[in-house]
Amino acid sequence: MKKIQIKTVKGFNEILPPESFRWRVVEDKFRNLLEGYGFAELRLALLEPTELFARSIGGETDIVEKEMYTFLDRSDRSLTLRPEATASVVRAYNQYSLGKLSEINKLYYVGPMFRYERPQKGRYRQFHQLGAEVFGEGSFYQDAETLVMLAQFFHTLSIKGAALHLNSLGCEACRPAYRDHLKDYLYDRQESLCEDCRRRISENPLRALDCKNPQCREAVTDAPPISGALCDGCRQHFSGLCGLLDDTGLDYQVNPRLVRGLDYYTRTTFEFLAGDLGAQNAVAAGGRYDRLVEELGGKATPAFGFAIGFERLMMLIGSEVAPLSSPFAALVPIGEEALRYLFPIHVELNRKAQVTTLGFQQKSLKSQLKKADKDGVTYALIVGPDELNQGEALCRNMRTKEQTRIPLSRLGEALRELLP
RNA sequence: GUGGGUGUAGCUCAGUUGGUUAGAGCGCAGGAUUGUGGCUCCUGAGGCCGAGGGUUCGACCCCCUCUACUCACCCCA
Repeated sequence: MKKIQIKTVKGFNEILPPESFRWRVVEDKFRNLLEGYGFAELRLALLEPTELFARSIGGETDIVEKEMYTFLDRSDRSLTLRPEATASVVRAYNQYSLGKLSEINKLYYVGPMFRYERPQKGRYRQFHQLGAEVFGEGSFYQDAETLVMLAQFFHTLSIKGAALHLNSLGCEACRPAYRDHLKDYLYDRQESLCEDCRRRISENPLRALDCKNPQCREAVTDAPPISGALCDGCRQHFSGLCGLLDDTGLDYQVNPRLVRGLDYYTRTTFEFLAGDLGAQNAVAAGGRYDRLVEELGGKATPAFGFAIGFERLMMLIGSEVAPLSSPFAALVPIGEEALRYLFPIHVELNRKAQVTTLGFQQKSLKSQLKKADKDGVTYALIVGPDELNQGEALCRNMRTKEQTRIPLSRLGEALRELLP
C-alpha cells in the first residue's frame, strides 16, 4: 500500500458487525443467567498498579514474569493492563468494603483482558472474559452451584463438547507438605525433565504435573497424586462437591494433573475443555481461592470464581447470523420536493421510535427499493410528484408486494398502526 | 522468546517453465422501453501483485532482507 495505513496493534482484534451482534446476544444471555442467580455487575478499571497482579497471581507465574502489559506512566508509577480480572474484583471488594453490604457477595464482569503473548488461534493480546466471583461462601455447595450454572450457560448456547475437568489443590494446611514431597520426587528425576520443569522444582513444583512435554509426562506418570495428600477438610470438600455433581447429573472427570497457572487457588480448581478449539482448548476455568482476599489486605473471606474466554466461546458457537435489528419502513422519495416533504416526517417518526430510513441522495426508485430490501424493511412508503399531487403515499408491503394508498396527512399515524 | 506456513481487488482465492493490457466468484455501483426490490442477464468502479534490494533484455513468479498475518511450541481464557 502506498499510503501509510494505521492499523491495530498486534493481537488486538476488533469485533465488527455482524459479529458484534452475535457477541451481544451471548453477552445478554450471560447477564440474564447470572443476574438470575443473584449476581451483580462490576465495571472495573482496566489499568491497575502492577503490584496487585504480582501479589495475587504470583511472582513466579508466566503471566507475571513475561506476559503483562506493564509500563511506567508520566509520574513513574508502574501500571499494568489487567491480565485477568479476579485480582481487580478482590481489590474492589476490599477497597469498597463490599463485604459489609451483605455477608455473601456475588459479582460478575464482562470485559477485555491483556496479555503480551504471541497471538494464535484462540489466544490474543487483547481478549475478553465473562467472569464471576462469589465471596463469603466457603461451602462446596457454592462450588457445585456455580459449576452447574456454567454448564447451564453452555447448554443454553447449545455447546455440546465442553468437558468439565476437576481437581483439588489442597489448602495451606496440606499443600506445603505435599509440595515438599513432590519436590523430592521431581528432584530425583530431574534428569528426565525439561528445562522449564527443572526450574519449576523449586519455584512451582505443581506445575511440572501439568507440563505437556512428553518426557515430563512420562517422568511424572506415577508422581504422588495430591488427592492422597489432602487434609480432612479438603478431602471432605472435594468429595462433597463430587457428590453434589453426581446428584445433579453433571458429568465431570477428576484430573489430578489439573494445576492452573495462577498461585491463588485453593481446594477446587476446574476447567471446561472443548475439543475443537485447537491448542487453546480451555473455554472456561476457575476455582476456589480462600486466601486471596486476606492476602490482598482484606478480612479472611472464602471465594470461588471463574472466567470464560469470550473469543473461544464464540468459536464454539458456530456462525449462525444473529438477526440484525432492522428499520421497520423505508421512506422512498422521488424527486427533491418529495425528499423535502418526507424529511420532517422521518425525523418525527424516529423521535418516537426507530422505525424509518430515508435516503438523501435522490436515487432512482429501483435502487431505493433495492436498498430497502437489503435493509430488511417490511414496508416502503413511496412518495413522488404524483403522490404529492394526490395527497396520498404509496405503501408497499415488501413481503407480500401489496400496495395501498395512505393519505399524506395521516402518514405517521398509519405507519404506527402497521407496527407489530 | 523459538519454529513452520501465507501476503494478488472491500472479502475468498486463481495466475501456466519468468514474456508485453493481472483474472474469477462474492460484494459494491449503474442498467435491461415511462416510477417498483429479491432471481437472471449486461456494464462499470476498484490492484505500484505486503515493503525494500538483487538476478534478468524483461519479475506477481527466482534470490536476499524486512514487515504483517497465521498456525504450532510455550502459556493460558
